[in-house]
Amino acid sequence: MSRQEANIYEIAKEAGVSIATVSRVMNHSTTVSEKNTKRVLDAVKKLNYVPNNAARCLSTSTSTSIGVVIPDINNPFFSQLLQGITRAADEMGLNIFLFGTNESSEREHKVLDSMREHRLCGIIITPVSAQDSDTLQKLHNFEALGIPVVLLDREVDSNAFDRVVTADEEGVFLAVSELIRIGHRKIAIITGPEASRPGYERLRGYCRALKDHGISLREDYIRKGDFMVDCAYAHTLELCRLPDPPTAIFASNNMTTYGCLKAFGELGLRIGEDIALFGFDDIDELRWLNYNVSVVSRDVPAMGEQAMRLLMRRFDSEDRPEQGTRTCLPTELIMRGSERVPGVLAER
Amino acid sequence: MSRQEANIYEIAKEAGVSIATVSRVMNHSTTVSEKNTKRVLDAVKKLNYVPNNAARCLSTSTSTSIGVVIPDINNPFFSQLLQGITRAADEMGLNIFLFGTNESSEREHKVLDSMREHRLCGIIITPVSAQDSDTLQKLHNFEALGIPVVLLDREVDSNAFDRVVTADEEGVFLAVSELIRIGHRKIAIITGPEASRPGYERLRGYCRALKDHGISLREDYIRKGDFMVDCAYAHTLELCRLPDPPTAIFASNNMTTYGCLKAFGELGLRIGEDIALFGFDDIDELRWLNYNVSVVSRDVPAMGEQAMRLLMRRFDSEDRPEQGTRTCLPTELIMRGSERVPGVLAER
DNA sequence: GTGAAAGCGCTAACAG
DNA sequence: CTGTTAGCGCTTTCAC
Repeated sequence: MSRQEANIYEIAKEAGVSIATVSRVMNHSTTVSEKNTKRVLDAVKKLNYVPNNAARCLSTSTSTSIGVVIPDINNPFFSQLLQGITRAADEMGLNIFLFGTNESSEREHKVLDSMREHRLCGIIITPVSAQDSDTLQKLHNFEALGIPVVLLDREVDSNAFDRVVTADEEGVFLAVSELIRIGHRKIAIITGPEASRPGYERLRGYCRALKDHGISLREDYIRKGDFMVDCAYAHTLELCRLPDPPTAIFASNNMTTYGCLKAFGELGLRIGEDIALFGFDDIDELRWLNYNVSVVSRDVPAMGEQAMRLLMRRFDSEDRPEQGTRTCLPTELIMRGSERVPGVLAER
Repeated sequence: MSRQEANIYEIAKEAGVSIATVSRVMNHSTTVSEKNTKRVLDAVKKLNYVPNNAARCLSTSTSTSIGVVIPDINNPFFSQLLQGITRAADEMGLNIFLFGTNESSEREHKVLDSMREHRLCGIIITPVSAQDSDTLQKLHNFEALGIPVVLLDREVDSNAFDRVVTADEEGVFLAVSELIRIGHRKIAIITGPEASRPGYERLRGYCRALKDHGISLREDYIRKGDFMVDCAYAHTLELCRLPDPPTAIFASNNMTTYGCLKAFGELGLRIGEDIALFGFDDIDELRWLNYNVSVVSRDVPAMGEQAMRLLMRRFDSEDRPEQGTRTCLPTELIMRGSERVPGVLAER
């Protein structure tokens, strides 16, 4: 077993050709005579040679690595995103540098800085906040250096970047409209951070649905959440203990849904019976447990794949007619019964 | 905004020093006069300079990237592992190349090959199978090239590698012993793949507990699972429909626990009431939903951190007195009530 | 179709 | 303390 990686010179020597020829067969570039091709290939196999990527990067000033920046690896939503990204990257022969920000802007800045030195060929990021001017500037800097950036799920205050999002507003609008259609009038929402697209867009869908149906917004029914379980749990308890409690709650993300369910469990409320629940993003685990929660759903891995595809498109074509492309993937309602409350329906 | 990354020559020119001096201040190596240090730093800031990592790697033939190979990014167990790894890597200033194998040996081989070209400084891998001679050979090859490998959670048929595992056998032994202590005699297990440490070690703990207490193993109570929900679900249904069904089921991993719960739900069985359930690996989601499942638990992020630490130790010290270190982290029983079945207790 | 040679951007002796 | 220089391993003209 070789104690040291072989380099192109050793292969050339072993094959009795020049390093240029070795390089050519490794890269399938110019045609090389059949005889020499075989000799090189044999030498490569014999010496177990693999080209040094760093050298190649340096020489060509290109890269095959993309940086992926994600706020919370443990949230299944981001795992699924990551899955889609890795799958697509894999097909394209690209490697992934993974960075976690843990929802901290400070970490995000550091990460973005450290990414600079890798001369990545592209960046996919779900930024912590839409209003972080520091992050914004760093991202612009990457673009200025010719490194394409794709925003995933969350956006920033700029149209300069390609991004892939989903029709959250529409999805929530349809969901809440459905709640109204079947009789709900007292519908609460536990929102996400207002500083991010998912947060405010979902809230907007909720507001539009109520307005469109002539239902006035009630301040006590709009609870500012943070997409975390604990906060959603606390809000749900408060909502249910209101003198005039809502008959339905819209949970703005997967963790919020868990928070609601936790509170319902403690209060002895059954979804689809005592109270209605509508979630955002489907949760496999709940189905296994026979919780029939209706949700606004979307193909999360597809979002990741689409982000990779967007990046890809920026590589080959130097003409970037549509830099700043906003790809919007659809959302879909999945009705499972949790939207119902027999009492409410009867009252209609 | 610079259309092109600045290099060390531009900095040297701007600062009026040689590239060596620039290199020195960038690396805090030799001391540089205060005056020149300032001039360099100013130039760096002015030109927004970040050293090219590829060039540095090539020049020093070192690397600051470690490869992480994981079978299923979507399984929360691996997300948590990844979280621990990224956190530790971050502290150490290392970057992570993420690779997913999707539990496919074929993919694993490809990934391992593609990793070669990156001249990584270390590898952390949860291999698909313990008996894959191809993977084994590739891993040996990395070690031979001086690239340390750490196995995480799963092992391979070799003691040549550092690895971090947990006391699964002991944990399961204690869990099943506890089941017996409180009155259970008919205890089933849904196992994992026999080809991996977690699979067979957990089974072994189960067998030992029964034997130690003079309870003979029943073939119909030992169900070969695959750590997936569907399979566990099917097994649970069959177990519960046995003429002489078990009073307790041990679920060998998180997904298996879900499979059991799914089946229980359909059969109308309540854990801790009609049937006992003991799981392996804690599941936050279940607690939120008020499922009190007793489990054999372990600190999963700590496993990832420990893997990084093991790698780290191999970097600095060329003396590797203990290559092949097997770090075994503890498991712990968390009792929540699902182990009980009033009827069984009464029968004692 | 093939080889010689000039970089890619950086580090690390080696002189001074 | 500082500058010069020789690589690190590869790609890529440019001649032949």
